[in-house]
Amino acid sequence: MAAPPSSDAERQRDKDRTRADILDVATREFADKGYTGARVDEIAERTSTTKRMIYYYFGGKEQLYIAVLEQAYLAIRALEAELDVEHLEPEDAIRRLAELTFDHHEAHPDFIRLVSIENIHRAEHIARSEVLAGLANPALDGLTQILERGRAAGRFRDDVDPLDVHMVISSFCVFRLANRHTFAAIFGRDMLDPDRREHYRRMLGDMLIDYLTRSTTRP
Amino acid sequence: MAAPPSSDAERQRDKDRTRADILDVATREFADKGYTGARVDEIAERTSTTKRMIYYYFGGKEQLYIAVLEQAYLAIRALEAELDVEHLEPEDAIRRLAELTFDHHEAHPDFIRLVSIENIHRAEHIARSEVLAGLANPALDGLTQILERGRAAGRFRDDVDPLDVHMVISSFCVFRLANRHTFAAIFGRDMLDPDRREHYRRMLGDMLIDYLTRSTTRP
DNA sequence: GCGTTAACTCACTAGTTCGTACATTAATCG
DNA sequence: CGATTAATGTACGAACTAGTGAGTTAACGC
Repeated sequence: MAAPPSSDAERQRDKDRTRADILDVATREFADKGYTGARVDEIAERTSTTKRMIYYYFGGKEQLYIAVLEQAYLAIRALEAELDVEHLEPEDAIRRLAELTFDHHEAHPDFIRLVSIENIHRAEHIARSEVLAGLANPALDGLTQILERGRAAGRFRDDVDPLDVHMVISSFCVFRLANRHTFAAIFGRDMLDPDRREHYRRMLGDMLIDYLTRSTTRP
Repeated sequence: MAAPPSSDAERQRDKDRTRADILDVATREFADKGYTGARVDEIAERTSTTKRMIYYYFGGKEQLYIAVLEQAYLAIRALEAELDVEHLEPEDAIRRLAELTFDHHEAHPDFIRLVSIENIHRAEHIARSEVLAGLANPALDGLTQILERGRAAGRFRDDVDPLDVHMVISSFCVFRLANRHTFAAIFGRDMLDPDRREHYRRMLGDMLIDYLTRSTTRP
């Protein structure tokens, strides 16, 4: 039987598949153990290829880690770009945006872990990545528009910065995942308990609306 | 000249001083590099004693790390215990409590880093520590009282859980420190910029008050 | 003074861990 | 088909890293 012509799924040698395989395993390993804790040999072992290929395709542990970060951030940004809240009232749009972040972080714990890990390393790898340094956030544009609409309609206060609102949403959603272990160990409460999920999800939206709709002047 | 009687600062051999020295250096090293990234040899070198003493006093790298965590948490809790807001109106008491956490986290970045690191390790070391597992939080008791007073006076909504409020305060204050590097790398904003400090500090209090004083019923 | 012990020093090792030299095999192309 | 190159596998090594064996010295009670 002759070897099938290229563009075949059964080729024994496949650049893209090997690369993707390594990247996939590495993402789990780095998210699980951290950059320093992750072992190149262990990544290689869980791959269907060998350690030599990691160095062949990525160059080294650090470049592999940067590639993992890039892939993770780009995937997240692609999802955020799908946000469509132009047809919603400002209040509902804010809630929708917050809930998207809430759901999103909950669905991607590995990403949150990678971000925590990268912060421990003072974002030095992000700084070293041409792809990531200064990568724009599409969700932030949507947020800016929502706040503008709400303000124009006289329903939102006029002294809020979109990035500050984004920070509040992120802090709530990130903390819930990133600090769940110490929080549970100290307070005995699992912030990811499904029974409390709706409560938190609604609470975040309530807080944002309460803050945004409160008049600027304050006793 | 006879050797001075004990309880002397110039003794060549001093159990407590050596232990404290190791713990101090280890705290910085673990906070800086993470548990896996920290090197026992490097800790030893920055100490005025030798590596052998680390094993003599603490038993190993992991026990040393746990001792570091215990000391860090106990110091924090001691500070929190000084909180005195009983003489304040509920609104002011909430703001005071939030600002205490805000200031506190900002003043102890190493502690925040240790908490992040411990979460990456899924709080396994806290769980292994008899001192830390289930350590009560005095600030939480204060918070409970404040909320009760505010509710009794008809000024706070009656459906809030103290631990949820604590979570919101923590998430805001922790995020500002723990995620400052990726946040700055992606958005170009330093959340620790002194020029924005007062803004964030006030914003947190505003958000809490807006949420707590909003009536439960909602359109 | 003197023996005992707690505190301390030094040199060493067993096991890891990242990375690479070198050999080999599959795909591709004239 | 034969040669060239891209992709892959094997084996190894240099440097690091947590931990220890065994001896040494200061402090302290008597």
